[in-house]
Amino acid sequence: MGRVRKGEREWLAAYDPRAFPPFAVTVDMVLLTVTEGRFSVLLVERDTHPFRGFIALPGGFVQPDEDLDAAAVRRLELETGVRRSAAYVEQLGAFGAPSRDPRMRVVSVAYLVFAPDLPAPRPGAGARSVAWVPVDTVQRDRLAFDHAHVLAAGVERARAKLEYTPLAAAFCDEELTVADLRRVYEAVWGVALDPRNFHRKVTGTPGFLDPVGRPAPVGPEGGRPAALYRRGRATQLHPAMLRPSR
Amino acid sequence: MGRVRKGEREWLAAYDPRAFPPFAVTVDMVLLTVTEGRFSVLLVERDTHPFRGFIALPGGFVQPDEDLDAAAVRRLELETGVRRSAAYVEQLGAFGAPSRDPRMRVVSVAYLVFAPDLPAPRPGAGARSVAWVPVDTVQRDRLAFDHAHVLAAGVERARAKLEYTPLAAAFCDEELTVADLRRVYEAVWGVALDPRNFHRKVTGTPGFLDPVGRPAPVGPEGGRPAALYRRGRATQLHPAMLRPSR
DNA sequence: CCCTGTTAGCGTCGAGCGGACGAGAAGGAG
DNA sequence: CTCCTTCTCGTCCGCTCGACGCTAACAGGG
Repeated sequence: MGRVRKGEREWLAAYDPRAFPPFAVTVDMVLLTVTEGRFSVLLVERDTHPFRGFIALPGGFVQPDEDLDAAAVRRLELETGVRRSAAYVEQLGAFGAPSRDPRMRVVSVAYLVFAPDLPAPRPGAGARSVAWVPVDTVQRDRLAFDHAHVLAAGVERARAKLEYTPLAAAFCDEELTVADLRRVYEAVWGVALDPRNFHRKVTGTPGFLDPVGRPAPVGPEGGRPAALYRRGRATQLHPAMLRPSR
Repeated sequence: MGRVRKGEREWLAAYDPRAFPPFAVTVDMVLLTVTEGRFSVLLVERDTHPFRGFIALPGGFVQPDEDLDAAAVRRLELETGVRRSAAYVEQLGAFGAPSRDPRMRVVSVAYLVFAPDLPAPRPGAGARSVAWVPVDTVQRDRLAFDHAHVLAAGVERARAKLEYTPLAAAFCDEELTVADLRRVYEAVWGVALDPRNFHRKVTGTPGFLDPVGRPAPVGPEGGRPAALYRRGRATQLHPAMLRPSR
C-alpha cells in the first residue's frame, strides 16, 4: 500500500467502496524444466476447494504489501526450493475472466519460470501431490480454473523465447556442454537438430556461451568428451535461432 | 464472479477476508499511433486525485463482472471512439508494485493498442485534456503512477512486434501503400529504411499485403502513384523484418 | 595392441536472404 | 519538352543456414 500524502486523508475518508470493486489477486506459476529429455511443467494435485482433486499450476494469493514479482519468487522458493538466481523468472500476463474462480472475482498474474533439472519437490500446503509432468502428456481437461489456457500461453512463450534469447541455458546447470543445450532445444521444440550446425551456430554467436576451458566427464554412451561452457552475457540472439521448417 | 457449486456454500460462508486481501484492479491503455510521421502515445492530463495535474495513460477501474479484455476495449472506445475491429489490442502485462497508487493497493493490467492515424479525441471524465504525444518528447518525470515504466514497456514491445508480425499495417488505413507501411517502420524504429529493399521484402513475404489492383492518388510531393494493398492474413513474418545495425 | 562404436568438433558446398545501389516507369510542375 | 518526385524492378555480393563429409578423442572388447 502506498503512503498517503498530507492533505489527502479527508479525501480517502470519503472513499466509496462501490467505486473500487474488490478483487483478489493471485500468482500462478508456469514452472518449466527439461528432465529425462522431456519438456515438463510442475503441477500439483489440489487438496482444497475449489477444484479439489484437479491438477493445477502452483500459486497463491498475493499479500497486501507484497510486490507481484516478490510474490512469484516467494512461491517459487516455497514450491521448489529454487532461489531466484538459479532460475529465470518473467511475467507471463494477467488472467482475469470473471468466471475463472467460483469463489469470488480473482485476477491471476501468471509467471513463467525456466528452471534447471531438479528433484521432484515435496507437496506444499493445500496440495495432495506435486510432480513434473511432460507438457505433451498433460490432461488438459483435468486442469483447474483456466490453467489449461495459462499453461498453453506459457509453453508457447517459452518456445518463442528460445528463438531469440539465450535462455535455453537457464534449463541447464551452471556448467553445460553444447549437447546439453541442444537437448534442451530438441525437448522444448520437439524436433531433432543437426548437432554440427547447432554447434556452429551456438559457438559462433558471441555472448551465448563462454568456454570454461575444461572438458566435461564422458557421458554414459561414451564418445569424445565435450568442452564445458557457462552462460554468456548476451540477452538477445542476433541473428535468431529459428525453428526449422515453418 | 463465478457460479457457486452445490456443496460449497458452507465453505464459502466461512470465507475469511484476511486470507483474500482486497485489491483494486484497473486497466491502463498504451494507445500508440503514427501521426504526422511521429510515433505517438495518447496521454491525458489528470484533473482528479491522485496525481492531479500530472499526465497519465488513459485507464480506469475494471467492473466487478467485466473481463479484463472487455474493460480495455470499453476504455478504448470511451477514450478514442475506435472500435475494436479498427485497431489491434493485446495485453502488455500487470503492474502491481505496492506503492504505485497512494490511495490503496492497485494492480493495473496494461494494454497495448495500435491505432491508425486519428483526430485528437475529446477529454473524458477526470481528464483536463487529452492529446497524442510523440513518444520521444514525453516528459517522463511528469507521468503519474508508474506510467513511465508502463509506457517504456509498451514502446519496446511495439518496436519488437514490428519485427516478427505484420502489425505495422494496424497503424495504417485499411487501404495502404508500401510507402505508408515503410513510414510506420521508420517512425516506430526511428531509422531510415531503403525504399527498394523494403519494397522487395514486403511484397515478397506471402500474406503480409494483398494487392487491391488499384493505384493510390498521387501524394503531395508528386511521383509515380503507388499500388494499393490491404492487410494480408499472415500473423507472423517469416523470416522476420529485422531492425538494422544491431 | 588394433578394431569398433560412440560423441565432439571442423570444413565444404550451395541455396536463399538481405544490404547497397543502378536504372527505368509513371506521375506533376514549369 | 525538361526536371523533379516517388515507385518498382533488377543486379551484385556477402552472410547465414541446411545438408553432409571428415577427423578427433574417448571407452570397451578381443
